[in-house]
Amino acid sequence: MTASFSSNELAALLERSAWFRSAPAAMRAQLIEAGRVERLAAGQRLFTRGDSDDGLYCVLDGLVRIGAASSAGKEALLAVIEPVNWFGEIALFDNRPRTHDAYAERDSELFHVSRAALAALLERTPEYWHVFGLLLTQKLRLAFDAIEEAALLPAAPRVARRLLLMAGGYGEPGALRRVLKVPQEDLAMMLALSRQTINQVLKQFETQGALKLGYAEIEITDVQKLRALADLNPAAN
Amino acid sequence: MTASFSSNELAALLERSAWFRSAPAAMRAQLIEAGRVERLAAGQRLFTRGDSDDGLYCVLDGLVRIGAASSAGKEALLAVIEPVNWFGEIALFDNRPRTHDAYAERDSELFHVSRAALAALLERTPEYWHVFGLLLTQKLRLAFDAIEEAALLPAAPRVARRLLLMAGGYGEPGALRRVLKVPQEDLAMMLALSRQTINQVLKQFETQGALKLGYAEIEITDVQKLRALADLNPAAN
DNA sequence: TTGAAACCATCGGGTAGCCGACAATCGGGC
DNA sequence: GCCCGATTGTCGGCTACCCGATGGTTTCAA
Repeated sequence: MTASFSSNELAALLERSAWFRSAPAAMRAQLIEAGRVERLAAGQRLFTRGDSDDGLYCVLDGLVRIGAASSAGKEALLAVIEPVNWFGEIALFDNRPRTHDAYAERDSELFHVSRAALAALLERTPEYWHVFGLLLTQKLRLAFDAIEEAALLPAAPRVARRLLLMAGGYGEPGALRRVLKVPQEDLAMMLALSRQTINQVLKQFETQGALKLGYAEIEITDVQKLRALADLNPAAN
Repeated sequence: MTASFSSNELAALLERSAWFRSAPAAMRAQLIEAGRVERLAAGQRLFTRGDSDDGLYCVLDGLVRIGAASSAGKEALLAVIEPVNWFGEIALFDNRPRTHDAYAERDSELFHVSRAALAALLERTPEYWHVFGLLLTQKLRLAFDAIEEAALLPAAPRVARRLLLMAGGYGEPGALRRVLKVPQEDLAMMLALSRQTINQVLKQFETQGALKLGYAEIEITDVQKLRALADLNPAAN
C-alpha cells in the first residue's frame, strides 16, 4: 500500500467490510464523501483512554492496537485490528470518553470521519443510527463471547478459538486467512495468559499438526483439527 | 409489590431507570403505551440463548438472571438484573438470536415491549435508534471493564469492584445500596471464581471492617475501605 | 415442630498457569 | 555482512486458585 486512493479505490476497499457493505448505498456514499484518509506512522497514537470523541475510524492498511495500560506495567490488549474494520463508535453514541488506547502497530492508513460530519449525517438521516448500532452489537457479541470463554474454558481451547477468530477477521465473513502475523506475546496479552503458556499451547498444537509456527507468524495448516482443539473436550483425534 | 400498576405508577417506576429518564418524553410515553406488564414465577424462563427476538424487557420487580450454561455443567453468570433495568436490546438491532438465557430468580414483574411495537415506534421516529443505542454502549462499557479486570486483577480487588458495581446498580446513579442480597455462589459464577475463594475473600474483607456478612446477604459497612480494597495495591489501610 | 433445602465456613491436597531466567534464533538496518 | 533488538523455546520453583469433602447454620414450607 503506497499513496492515497481514488474515490473508487477507496470505495472498493471499504466494501471489504461486511458492515459497510450492508449499509445503505446512500449512506456509504456520504461516508466516503465525509471522511478523509489519514496516515499514521508505526507507534503513533491515535487516541487514548479518556480522550473525548473525535469521530469514527476504519483501518484501511496496517494494524491498529486497541488496548489499555494498567496502573502496574501490564497492558490488556483487546484486539489488533486489521483491514478492513471500523472502530470508535461507542463515543459516537454516548459522547463519553474513549474506552481504550489506540495506536498504530505499523505504518497504517486509516479512514477517518469526524464527529461533526457524522453528526450532520445523522441529523439528516436518523435511520443511520440503526446502522451504526450494528457496529455496537457486533462488538458486544464478541465481548460476551470473550467473557464466557475466559470464564469456562482452559487455556488451550481459548487459544484455538482466538486463532480461529483472528483468521476469520473477527467475524468479517470471507475466506479464512491461513497465516496470522502475530507475536506470541500479543496473543498472550489478548487472552490474559503468559507468553510461556501461549508458547506451550502453540507447540502442542503444532505437534498435533494443526499449526505451523514461524517468526512472529502462525500458519493454520489444518482448520478442522484446530476447530476440534477449540472444543472443551477435544475429540481425542 | 402486588397487583398491576396504574399508568402513573408504571411511569414513576420506569423513571427510576437513568436510561429511561434521559429518553425523550414522547418516546417514554409511547413505550409505556406500547408495553405490557408481565408476571413471571420464580424459576420461569424468559428466553434462551438462540431464541429469536421477542422484544425488549425491563425488570420492574424481582430479579432476573442473565447467564449461559456451558456444555459441561458449568454456568457463566453474566449478571443478576435488579429493578429497574432494561435488557434484550441487542437482538432489537441486529435481529440475530439471543446471546444469553434469562430466567426469573424470584417471582418477578417485567415490562415487555414486543418487537412489533418497537419496530413500529422506530419506523415512525428513527431518531430513537440513537436512544436504544445508549443501552448498547452502557453494556459494552461494562463488558470492557469486566474483561479488563479479569485480565489484570487478582481475585480480591475484583470481588470488591463487583460489590461496588452491584451496590451502584450497574451504573444506575443514585444512592448506593448498602445491603446486597446475593448468595456467595452467584458472586462466584459472575466473577469466574470458585465459591470457596469468594468466601475467603469476603471473610477477609469482613475482618478488615469493610463488610458484614449474612445469610445470602452482604452489607457494605465501609464504602471507603471497600473502594481501597478494590485497588490493585490497596493502600495498606 | 420438624424436615429439607439452601447457604456458609473451613480444611487439605492437587495443579494450571505465573514468573524469572537464560539461550537460541530470526530479521531488519547500517 | 554484521549487529542489535525482537521473538521464540524451555526449565524449575512457586502460588493462587480449584476441587472434593464435611459440618454447621439459616430459612421456609409442610
